[in-house]
Amino acid sequence: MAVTRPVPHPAPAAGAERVSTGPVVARALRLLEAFSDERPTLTLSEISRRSGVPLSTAHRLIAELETWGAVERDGAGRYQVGLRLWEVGALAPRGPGLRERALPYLEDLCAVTRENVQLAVREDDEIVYVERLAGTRAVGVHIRVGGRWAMTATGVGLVLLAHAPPDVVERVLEGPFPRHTPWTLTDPARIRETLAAVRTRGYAVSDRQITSDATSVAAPVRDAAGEVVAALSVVAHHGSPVAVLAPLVRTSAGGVSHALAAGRGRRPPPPR
Amino acid sequence: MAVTRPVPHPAPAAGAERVSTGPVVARALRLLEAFSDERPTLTLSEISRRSGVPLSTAHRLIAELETWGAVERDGAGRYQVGLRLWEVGALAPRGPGLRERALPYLEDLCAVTRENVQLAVREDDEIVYVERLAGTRAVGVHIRVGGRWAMTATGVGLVLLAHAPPDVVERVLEGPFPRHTPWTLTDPARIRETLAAVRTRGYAVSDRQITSDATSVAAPVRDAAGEVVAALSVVAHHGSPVAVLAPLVRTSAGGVSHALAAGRGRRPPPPR
DNA sequence: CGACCGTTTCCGCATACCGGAAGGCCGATG
DNA sequence: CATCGGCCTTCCGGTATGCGGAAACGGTCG
Repeated sequence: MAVTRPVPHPAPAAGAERVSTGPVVARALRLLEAFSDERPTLTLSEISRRSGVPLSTAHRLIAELETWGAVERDGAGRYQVGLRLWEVGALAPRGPGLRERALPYLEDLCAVTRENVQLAVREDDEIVYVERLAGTRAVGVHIRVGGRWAMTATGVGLVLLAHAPPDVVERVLEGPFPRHTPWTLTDPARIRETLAAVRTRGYAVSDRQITSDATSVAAPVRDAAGEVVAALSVVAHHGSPVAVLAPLVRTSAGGVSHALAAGRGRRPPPPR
Repeated sequence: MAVTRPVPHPAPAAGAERVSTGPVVARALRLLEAFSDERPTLTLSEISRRSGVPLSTAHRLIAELETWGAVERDGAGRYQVGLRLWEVGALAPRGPGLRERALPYLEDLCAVTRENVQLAVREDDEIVYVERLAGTRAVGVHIRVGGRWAMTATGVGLVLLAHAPPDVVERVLEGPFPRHTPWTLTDPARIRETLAAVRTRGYAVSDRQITSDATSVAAPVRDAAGEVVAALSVVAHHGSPVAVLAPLVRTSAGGVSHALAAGRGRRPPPPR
């Protein structure tokens, strides 16, 4: 309850001179970034502080966002992300679009294994969960749809990293590696070997990397061009038979891949 | 609102025109509006044409949106709504937030009735579907999560209209009423009576308004302050026992209302 | 090859953005 | 009752920043 979050992560003020204000649009988008899962509603002043945009400027920009419906006010006058923005966000092909096509396969996999099943994509140097289904016999996992995670810590992350462009791999292998258990991989050389293995075997195993009692098995999802665009995984109790799970996960991932390749004809005739 | 028809290329203008271009942010948001369910990916030129923003301007603004992640490009270089925008949209309290709290009750209602169940909110003079569950014995309904509908045509729409501010009611009762079947209501006076009945009975019945074989029964969802913030409905075959469905729908809506009232403690302590 | 269509860059002009300051409106505090 | 602090809103002179036609660039088709 009385959670005293000592400075969440405002990280605004450069502290010194504000020489260039930067493009307006970028600032408006920064205002939207002020909202988060823990703080879904904010006052104008809070938005201003969190985004580092002067109050009067934030006031003007927020008013424009509100006119369009990107933000709206609740009964108390506090601001929150607007329904309109959700509607537009629901058009993202890599989000709901991907989810919709993959869902039947995820459900089958979930029904067969009775474990948690998840679908994720890469965004910059992190992964974003697009969907998650809870299995009846599942381990407790605390991921949120729309949530982000480090690439090295999860099965889906390893798959996506194994097929990411070289510059992404290098950046990730430099950065710090979040450690959650005694078994967490933190040696770049070892990770590099793991990635190679993922590519040759066609699936990844992440054993006790986040919690000490869970193992995840993940496989790549490809688009019509053969590019890896997503990853799908099952999280099971540590000690579960990987030899059994891997083929199941790979088969499901293949099913999603085929669904993506097949569903391309939805586009109306050319421009006009 | 100043709609200044930009006129694509010809601009021989005498030079005396003081055409207001309008705020930048508004224009950037208009670019996002160019995307739709039928056209989830667009070229820059298409975006420019659809939004009425000159090409070079659209180019500059889209570049800013892309930098932030509001839009992204697929393999062919076409633009699409970005994952980042989806992430932020997922924070909308009236969208996913409401959905999450309501889901258990919707599932129960769906399991008991085996019919389609839906949850919707009002946005301006229309309703937006926030969630939809398919029942095993259900009539075919063609609504999409995130989709919009007229308020007069659906059960949820009648409920939300019955509890909407007067100015909304007046606007809606003026406007044209989309007619889908011979039974569609189009007389303002009749609709006004219907709305009064909805308020006194606590539920709405929309009989064969969209398709000739379906009847929907809807009830209001209220927040902690007692305000109607959403509506919940069941769509059944025409002729189904309303007397049986209505109490079920009202009970479920009441459950969601209580869940909303109870779940208010999630807010961290005030600002600081 | 040339016509067509889409994308990208350039640059001078003035529009519309900027943000400190001041005023108003609570609610809490002494 | 007076005072204070926090938040929201409005105002306005100065100029950063957005504007968009034009032209160069690159691909595809007939």
